[in-house]
Amino acid sequence: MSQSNSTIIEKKSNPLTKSFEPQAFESSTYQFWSESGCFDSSDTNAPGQQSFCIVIPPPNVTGVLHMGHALTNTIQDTLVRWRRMSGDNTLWLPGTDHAGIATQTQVEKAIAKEGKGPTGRPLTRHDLGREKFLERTWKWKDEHAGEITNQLKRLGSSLDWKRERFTMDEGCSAAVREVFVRLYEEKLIYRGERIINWCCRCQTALSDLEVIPTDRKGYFWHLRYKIVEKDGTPVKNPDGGAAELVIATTRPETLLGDTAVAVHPEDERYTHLHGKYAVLPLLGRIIPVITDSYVEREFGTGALKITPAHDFNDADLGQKHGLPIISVMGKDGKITAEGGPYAGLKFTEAREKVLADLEAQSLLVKKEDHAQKVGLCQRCDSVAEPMISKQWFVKIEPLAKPAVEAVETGKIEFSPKNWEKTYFEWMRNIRDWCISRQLWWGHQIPAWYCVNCEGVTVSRAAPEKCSACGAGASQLKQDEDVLDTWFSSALWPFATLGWPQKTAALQTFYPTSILETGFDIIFFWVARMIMMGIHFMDEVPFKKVYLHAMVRDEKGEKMSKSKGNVIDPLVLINEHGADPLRFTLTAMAGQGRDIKLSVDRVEGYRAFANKIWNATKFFHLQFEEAQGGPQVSGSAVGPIAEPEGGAAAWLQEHRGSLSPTNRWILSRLQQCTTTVEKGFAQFELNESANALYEFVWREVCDWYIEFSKIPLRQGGAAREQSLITLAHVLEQTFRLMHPIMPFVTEELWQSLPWKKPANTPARVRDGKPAVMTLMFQSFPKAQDSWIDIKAEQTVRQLQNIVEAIRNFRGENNISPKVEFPVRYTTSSAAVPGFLADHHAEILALCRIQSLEAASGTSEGQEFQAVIPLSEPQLEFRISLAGLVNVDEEVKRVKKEMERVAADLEFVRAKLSKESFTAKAPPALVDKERAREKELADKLAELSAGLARLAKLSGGQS
RNA sequence: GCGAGCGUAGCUCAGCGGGAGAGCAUCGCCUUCACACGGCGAGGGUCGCAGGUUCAAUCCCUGCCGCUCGCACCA
Repeated sequence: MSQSNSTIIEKKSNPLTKSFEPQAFESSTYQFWSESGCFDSSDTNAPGQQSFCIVIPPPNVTGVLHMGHALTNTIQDTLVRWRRMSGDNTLWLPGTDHAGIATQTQVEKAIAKEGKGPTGRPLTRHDLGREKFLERTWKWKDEHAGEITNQLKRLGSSLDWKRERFTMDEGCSAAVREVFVRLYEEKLIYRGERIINWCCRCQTALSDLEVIPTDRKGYFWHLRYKIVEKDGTPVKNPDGGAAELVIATTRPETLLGDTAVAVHPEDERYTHLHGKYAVLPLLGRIIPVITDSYVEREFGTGALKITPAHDFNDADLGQKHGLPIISVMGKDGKITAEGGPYAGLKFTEAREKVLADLEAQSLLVKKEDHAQKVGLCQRCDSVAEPMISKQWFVKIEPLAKPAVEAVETGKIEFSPKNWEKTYFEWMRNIRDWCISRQLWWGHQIPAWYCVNCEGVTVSRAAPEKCSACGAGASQLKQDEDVLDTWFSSALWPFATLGWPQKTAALQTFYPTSILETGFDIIFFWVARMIMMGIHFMDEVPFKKVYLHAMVRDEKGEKMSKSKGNVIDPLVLINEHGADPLRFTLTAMAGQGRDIKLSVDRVEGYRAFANKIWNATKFFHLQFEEAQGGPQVSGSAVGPIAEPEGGAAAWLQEHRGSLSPTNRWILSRLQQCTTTVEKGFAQFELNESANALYEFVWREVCDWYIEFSKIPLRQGGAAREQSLITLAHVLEQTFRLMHPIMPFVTEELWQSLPWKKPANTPARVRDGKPAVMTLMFQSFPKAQDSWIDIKAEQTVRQLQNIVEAIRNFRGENNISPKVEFPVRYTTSSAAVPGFLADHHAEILALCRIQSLEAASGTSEGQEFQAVIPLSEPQLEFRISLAGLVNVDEEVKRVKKEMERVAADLEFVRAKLSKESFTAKAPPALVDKERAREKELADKLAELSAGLARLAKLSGGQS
């Protein structure tokens, strides 16, 4: 469906408000972009075009936007907008994650509030049943999914919404089943009974990563074990006493499941116990004393109890020594039948009772304080218990190896690079990945068990018969468990592009260009995407991994709801606009440091948005006046015609006659362009942001616009060239700033005259209409030919002059309204000409009455104040009469002299060292010598001035 | 314990081999025809501590102290 090329999609534009009011235009601007197809990517590149693709780290579908989202999406949007303007076929792919436990928990809470179950307890998902519960959860998802996506839109994210995905949509689900079946067939997925982490509250298995080791205050209980022979005969110590072993433990209740005690083989204290047995307190079980160098002799008593069913390290030791495994703690949080008299007790109750019984039998030696780590469930903060359970696992080593190589060989690069070390560390010591979860919300495991033969059938779709015994479908029951949410996330870069189908999008956009995310999910997500991507696509999923910092509150603490220190990005957007927030995050996104976000900073950048807003308004006032609107300065010449071929071409053509200040700002624009582009390309967005801030505020607004007021008032050709220069500079600046501040730049750009519609290469090829938008304007390229050293030097000198006079005024508290005459002397032949050329600029910016060469010595008496300058080389003279208190001026001169004298002393000290003059680069030595002379001259001039003042002061008093 | 990062102005941060900068906050002058979300000026820092390399160190190296984050088998 192609439309005529002559059609242009335009935005309805409004006159600029008095000041920057983001609420007035942000949402309508987003809507315009969206409706005009500005976010669309094409399945295929236009000839010569490159693709650029980022897949969004999918936020939880029922989540709300927090500062971390705001940061990652601002960074991604900035990169994406930059590449789009640079001509790439750009896809930023949106989507959300079903977030198994998190979402299920939310729905369960909602149900619990709704009513009571048959037993009078709050309703649980079991009261509803799986089918009804999933129905509820889908409904919940449909109701809440819009929130996070709308919030992403509020941020300005240029996501291609037409390609939005969800980890549980049909395509992703098909990809999940495909991957599961293939890995199963390759024997990289297996089902086994192993020790896993179990959350008794969530009632599900967890992966290692989902368990957070947390410091807890605990105790060390020292327990006495009697030592016997295998047949139960007591063993005596060499000294004749009954042999025993004291073991320190933090978890006495687990002794119910002990199947050995261990000592270090070379621990001389315990040599006599080798090959003996211990009597398990309370239960009386006879268990072996084993030796293993794993035991730390210095820690505790140097003896260790082994509970293979409830401790990961004990499980390893148990396997190594062939120990039996006794599960005494159940998934329901209670002691199992194996626990004998303690069966049915909750773990905490069991501990109390075990301790009481030990105490009663005098088997408890002592109790001491001990800081320990307890594994807590990442989602619910309750204790996660290691236990033996039958679960599905991914055999990870064969997948990890190529994933490590991809980073080693540089096929994937991390930035900052030091994260590679973290990645390697984890990947080289990786354990098999437990992927089954005892939840309902998620991808149900595509495995069916045969009632008949207990065989397992793994299949992409519901099987018709048992793969083992051939029994019919009615004999097959699907595994009730679902997969770890991260299992589907691992497929995100290719599943979202249509895999396992061989789609054009997959061809065009895989591997994706950049992955941008937080370092906290390197293991959860990044590593797993790399493994799955390489395995199924034969190609890495992305070439670069950019890891941003953590956003914290202004005190450096992690933002969390419970601490109440959360800064809500939506509140900031409502109050100050998306652009100031984006600019703040970008400016602070330097690498290697946490981002401590302060609202002050956002307000500061809001002022920045307002600044460029008003600079644009200034342009309009001047431009409209030139077009014959209301005359402010009263020097109307004909209207400014639209420059043929655009402002850039016009400037190129009139280059020879451009004023120094116009040449200067065009030169500075190139420097700024270079820095901004470099920052984007090297993932140093803060460099880009800072360069823009400096350029716009310090150079364009503080100096250029002030200079330009003179030719603008002058009218005629001078006005024309300044207006065209200003229009060009603003227009180019909007382009440079647009990736970071999309809304305000679009709004201001729309207001400019002479704008042209633009299109992307793929849209041109597809015959789609051009759009009048900044989004499609080409990103500026720095042009060295516009760099003008001479103009930069000229302006530098003007700035020195203006600053010197302003300093005199400020230090003496002279009101800006008071204009005074200034004289100068110079020994340079060039200076009088320079001052004459820039007479108007100096008078205007210094707000002085006149600037003339001092004539003869009589004026030397009258114009007592002295302001020496070295670049340009001159000395200003100002009469103090009626202007300044002489004593105040004496103070100022003395202060200045002190400063100069200190500098001079330092330079002389440096030059007096032969080591310096001999070994430092000659150019530097010359520079210091020149500086010495400069400072000495300056000091002499100040000194002469002070002498004149002293005479005056003496005469007055 | 191992690994990584950070310690620069009151606060938040840049700089990272030739005598330290910004924003906010503070003080003074100013409603000057783009902007008081503004302009001009000022004050404020032995750049965590101690050594070393260098003609020269906030910047490079080593050690220590402090904060943060990963990883780890200290029961």
